Formats: sequence, C-alpha cells, structure tokens
Amino acid sequence: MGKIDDNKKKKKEALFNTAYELFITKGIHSTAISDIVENAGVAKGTFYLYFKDKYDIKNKLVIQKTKELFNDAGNALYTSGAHGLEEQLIFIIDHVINALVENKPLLNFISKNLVMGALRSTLITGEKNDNDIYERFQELVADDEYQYEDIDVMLFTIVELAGSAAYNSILYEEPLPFEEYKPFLYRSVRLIIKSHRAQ
Amino acid sequence: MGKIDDNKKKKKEALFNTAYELFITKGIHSTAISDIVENAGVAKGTFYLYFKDKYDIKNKLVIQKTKELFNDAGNALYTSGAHGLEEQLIFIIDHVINALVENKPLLNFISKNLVMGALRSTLITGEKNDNDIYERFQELVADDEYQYEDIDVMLFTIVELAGSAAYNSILYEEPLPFEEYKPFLYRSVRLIIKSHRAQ
Amino acid sequence: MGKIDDNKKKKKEALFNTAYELFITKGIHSTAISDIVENAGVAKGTFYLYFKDKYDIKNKLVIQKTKELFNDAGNALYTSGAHGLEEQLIFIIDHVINALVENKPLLNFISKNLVMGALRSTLITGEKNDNDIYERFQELVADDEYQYEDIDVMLFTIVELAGSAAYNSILYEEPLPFEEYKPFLYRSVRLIIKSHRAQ
Amino acid sequence: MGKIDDNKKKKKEALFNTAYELFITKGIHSTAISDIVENAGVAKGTFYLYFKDKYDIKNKLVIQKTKELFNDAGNALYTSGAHGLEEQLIFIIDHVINALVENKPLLNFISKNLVMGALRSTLITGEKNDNDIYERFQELVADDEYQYEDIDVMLFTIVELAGSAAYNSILYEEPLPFEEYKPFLYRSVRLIIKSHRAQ
DNA sequence: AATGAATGAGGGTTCATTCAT
DNA sequence: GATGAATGAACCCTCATTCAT
Repeated sequence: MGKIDDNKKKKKEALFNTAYELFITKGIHSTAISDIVENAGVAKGTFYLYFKDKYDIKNKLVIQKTKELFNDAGNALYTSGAHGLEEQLIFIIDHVINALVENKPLLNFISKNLVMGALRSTLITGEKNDNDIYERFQELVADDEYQYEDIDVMLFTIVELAGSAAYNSILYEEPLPFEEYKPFLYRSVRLIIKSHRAQ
Repeated sequence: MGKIDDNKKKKKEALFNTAYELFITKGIHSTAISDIVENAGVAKGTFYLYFKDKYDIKNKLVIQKTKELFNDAGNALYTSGAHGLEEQLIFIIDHVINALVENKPLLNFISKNLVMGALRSTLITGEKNDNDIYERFQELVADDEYQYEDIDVMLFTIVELAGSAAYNSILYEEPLPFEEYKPFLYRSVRLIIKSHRAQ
Repeated sequence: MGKIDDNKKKKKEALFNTAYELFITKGIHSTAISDIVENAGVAKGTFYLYFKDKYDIKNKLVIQKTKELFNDAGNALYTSGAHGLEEQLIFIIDHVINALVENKPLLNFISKNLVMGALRSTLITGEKNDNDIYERFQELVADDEYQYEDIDVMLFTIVELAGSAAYNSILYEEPLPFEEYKPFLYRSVRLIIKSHRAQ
Repeated sequence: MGKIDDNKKKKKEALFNTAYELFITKGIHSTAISDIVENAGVAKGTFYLYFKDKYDIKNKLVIQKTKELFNDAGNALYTSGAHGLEEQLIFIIDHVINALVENKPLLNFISKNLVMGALRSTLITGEKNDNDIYERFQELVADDEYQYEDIDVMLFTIVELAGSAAYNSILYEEPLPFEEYKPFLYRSVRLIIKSHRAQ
C-alpha cells in the first residue's frame, strides 16, 4: 500500500522534474510529451495517469516554481533582520528577483504568468501548507507598526509591477539593465506600500 | 505597376486582417495557416511570400494593434482638454484600458506581450510615422511645467504596471473587478510620475 | 459459498448491465472497457475474469436482448387470444417490432445482427430454458390446423425479412415511415407463411 | 491542368482500390489508414485530402460495390432473354447473389449495409449515371404487362429480404446451404412481386 | 507573383492487456 | 478472486512547408 503510493508519487515526481528540465531547456513548444516520458523513464500512458495534457503539467509547474521562489524568500527573511513591512517586502521582492537573475530560464518559463494567481492558489486548492507565503504576507502586514488598507490590492500591485518590469529588464535589458533599473523599481514599490497606509 | 502593387498590398492586408480575426476568435494555437489563407481567399504558398510563419504574423499584429491603441488615445488627447503631464498620461492610459475593457479578445491577444517593445518598435523599424506615440510622449514630457528625469524609465514602469495589472483585473477580476481596482492603479501611476520629477 | 457465488454473479451482472447501457448510449465503438468497469464499480482486471474482450460481451448482450424481446412477445401471446399460426406469428413479430419502435437505441444495437442466430443459440449453448422461444415456435406450428413444411426455413425467412425491413423503416423511414410500411410487411409475412403450408 | 486533375483522380482511385483490397483481406477494423496509404503509395496526409476518415471511404466503397453488382446484373439482363418483370427481377437478384457466392469477402464487406440506400444514392447525389440501376428498375416495371403499385416498397422488400437471407445462407449455411435455400427465397420473392400487382 | 496538391514527420491520445500485490 | 497502476504499441490526424505548374 505504502509501496504503491510511494511508487506513484515517485513517477509523478519524475514526470514533474523531467518536464521542468525540458521546458526550460528546449522550451514548452518544442517539448513533446514523448520527450518527457522518455527522459522520465516511464511509459507514455503513465503521463496521462497524472496529467491532462502538456499545459496541465506546465501550469502546475509554474505554480510550484513560483511558490518555491517566494517560500525561499520568506525563509530567508527570518535571518535577514529586515524590520518593518516596507523593508520586509523589499527584501522578499529582491530575494525573488535575485533568484531569477541567477536563473533566467526559470524567469523565462514563469514569464509573466500567473504570478499572483500562483501565490493565492493555496487558498484556492485548500491544501494546508504551513510555509505558505500568502499567509506570511498577512502576518507581516499585521505585525507592522502601521495599519494598512486594501492589503490584497497592495500585494497584487507590487507583485505585478515587479514581475512585469523585472521580466523585461532582466531578459532584455529594457529599458535598462536590471541593476540600473532596480533603484527605480524599488522606489516605486515603496511608494505603493506607503500609499496603502491608513492615514 | 501601381495596380500590381495595390494587389500585392491587398493580399497582405487580407492575410493580416484574417489572421487577426482568427487569432482572437479561435486563439493562436488553434489557428492554422491553412485557416488563414482559406479565409483570406489566397493560396497557401502566398502566405509564405509575405510572412515567415505564424509567429511572424502574430508578432506584427501585436505591434500593430498596440500602436493603434496608443495612437487612438493620443488622438483623443487633442480634444480632451487634459492639462499637465500627469493628467495627460492618465488620460492615455485610461483611454487605452477602456478600449481593452470593451475588447477583451484583443486584451487577451496582446496579453502582456511586448507592450513597451511595441511602442518603441518605430524606432527600431525606422519607419517614420508622424503620428508616433513614442515621440508624442517625449513632447508631452517636454511641454509640462515640471522637469522629468529618466523619462524612458518612467514610461516603461507605468506601461508595465498598467498593462500587467489591467490584464488580470479586467479578464479575471483579480484582485478586484477593474472598475474597483482602477482608483488604486491610477493612484500608483500618479505616484510614479511624481517620483520622476526633478526636485 | 452461496454468498461468494452471489457476489460473483453480481459483478458479472453489473458488467453486463453497464456495458449494455453504455453501448446503446455511446455506441460500441466509443465505449472502452475502462468505461464499463468504472461505471460498474469493479476493477479493470475483473472484466477479464468474466469476458474475453469487448466483443465477447457485446455478442452475449445481443443474444440476451434478442431473446428477451421474443420471450416477452411469447408471453404476451398467452393473453392475446390470437388464433392460428398466421395470427400468432404476426402477433409475435408485431410485438417485437413495437418494442423496437419504442426503443430505437436497442434496435440500433442489435441492428441486423444475429437475429436468427440468437434465437437458435439456446440449442447451441444447451442451456435449458423452459421459456424458450424457439421451442414455442415449434409448438405453435404443431398446434395449427394446417401442416407446414420446412418450418425452419419459414421462420428464418420471416425473421430476416422483418428484421431487415423494420431496421430501415423504423430508423431511417426508408422507404416509408414504419407505420406506413407495416401493412406491406405483414402482407409479405402472411404470404410467406401460407407458402409453407403443405398443400 | 488536365495533368493535375488526372493525377488527383489517380491518387483517389489508388486509395479507393487499396482500401477495398485491405478491407476485404484484413477486415475493416484491422485496416489502419497507414496501411492504406502505404500500399497505395501516397503520403498519409493525402488520404485526408480525399476522405474524411476510414468510415468515409468504407461507406463510399460499399455504395460503389453495391452499384457495380447491380449494374453488372442489369447489363447481363440485356442478353438474358428474361421476359416479364418477375423473371427479370429474379434474374437480377440471382445474378447479384451468384456474384456474391463467388466473392464471399465482398459479401462479408457489404454485409447487410446500405443495400437499398446504395441503390438510391444516385438520386440523392444527383450524379447522372445513365447506367443507373434504379432507373432501370423503373423502366422494367413500366414495360411489364402488369401494372404495379408501391414500386419502391416492392423493390425495397425484395432487396432487403434477399440481402439479409443470402448473407446468412451463403456465409453461414443458415438455415440451409444457399443452393438449397434458393428455391424458397425465390418463391418468396415471386410472391412479393405478385402481391404488388394492381388488381 | 501565385497557386494548391502533396508531403510525411510528428504530435497527442487511447486503451486492451498484464501482473504484482 | 479482485485490484488498478503501468504499460507501450497503435492509431488518427494535423499542418508547416515545398515545388511543379
């Protein structure tokens, strides 16, 4: 029983990892399901036991990878000594973006997809995840010395701006190489945060 | 001669228009080149006389449609009575977004692609277009009572934020239906503009 | 023991019923064994304990359903007051066809398959079934005031004609809607019966 | 132009012939489209230029072969010296059935499908075919010394009975080998014909 | 320049069957 | 006997691209 379930998990994991590797190496379009199963060492039919089609596994990967990025940032926050919501959000954004600077294929993969959706997906799926970044955000906001209004709007705006701008800046150096654009981006982020403080 | 050129232009135009219609109706993925040529009333081989492949025509369409959106906004600005860069940029953004609210398939099509890139593409292609929105921006900035620094950065940041946020808000009502999100978005845009004023 | 046998019978029955339901709803071609076992609530491997493959269960169903049709007609005959072989055979044919008119999916399913074969299958399988329609036919013939020659040929000819003609007439209204074709069909059937009377 | 059209016809013909050969050799179910195109010496895609799918080509083959059978019988009728509708129809039925006795795979292929439908399909498609068997029937009826009522019904009934009965009798010797069943069948056919004479 | 028949590699998907548990 | 995860051959069909006309 445990054995079978273990095996199932292992196969799904193998497909997941292999698909990710191929997606970022060859691109989604050029990755065939047959590529995935071959590299994962499972039969073709097995793929369809776990995923509906190529876009199903892609979406699940985007969500997983996005969460990992933010969870890593959340974990790093503990030892960072960042104080106050503003510094903490900047720290998280910065941590995520730095990871993407180091991993451009990943940036290209998650592209501008689903960023905020991915973060909220835990709530939607209902899976309890005590490392959950979305809940962490709420706590950070609650713990700040200031009161904030429309927290979801604030987070959404920051994440969309950072994601969209970083994507172009990192991958295409547009309008500037990211290192040069960074101060502008963070200045905007800080303004957005401040604008959500209850007066 | 002029007639032949006319005919050539007509065929290219037909392919362009047909492709757009199909892309927003059926989606890019589900639109085959054979669909395009059939509906355009030209032969399959003809497609390849004018475009490299499906993605070539797609990219050109995204650029064209983006420019149209901004040019329309730019034209409306003349009769709007909006004064000052802040009001003028808000007017343009608002005009573009309203058009997208009314045309969600178009929003879905240009999605988050190439927004800024499309605007700057005139410079890249070198085609002189005296209606050019990018130049218009420069003029608006120059004419304002304030001085601005890092104008490209400012425009980029605004356009990326507005594009990315509007996309989610209009199509998925995430985090709020657009009408409710709008005040927040415009508040952020104004902050970004102000932050680029030379002190 | 009886319980186990009961359980076995129940599973086989469940597969049988489910397969029939799916065959007439989705068609044989579009019904997969996985559909059958899923709906029957048994495991895939269990199917193979009872049937060789999809066509095995299909054939058995056609035979069963055909017999049910004729047995129902035979039972109704008791209370019908039909006298003489001619009226009795017409009664049976009419009863069967009426049932098919009311159940076109069933007509489509048994189609033109195996009609006579199904009726004689009892003899082949050797299963004793005291309600057996084929034996009933023999009795009806024996009890008639006339003597008949080549009884099997007569029954075969009637059943093939009625089955084949009714199929087209009911399902496709070809060459006429069945209600209009019926008098012609029954006239022919009566002629065939009469032609088998020993002169 | 003529060359291209010639070529098209040749390819379609090749597919048609090859499919027929394979259908009667291996069976429809076991014949893959890839088998057909391979043997026909054309590319896979070419198949779909001419036929929707396997069942499209099958249906067209059944119609074609059925027509050929009846047209051959119709042609033989000219030199047969058969006089009167009764003899003529018996001649045609007999000619067709003899051909099927000699070609059991063909009998198995057209099975009980579409018999009457195939004969009437010319009328439906509107293709003018001066050899058309359905029109020939009308003429034979018109030329007979008797008047007939409900001619379509008569032809339909005869063809369905003959087709259905011959199928079982020839292929399965059920209820008798065909040579022995034949007299019974033809007796029934004659009765049906006579029953349609205007009194 | 324009055509459109032909190509055939390649993709996605299904599903009967097996077999370790 | 019963299970159901895994298999992988098989199949259908699409479609970008070519090229003779």
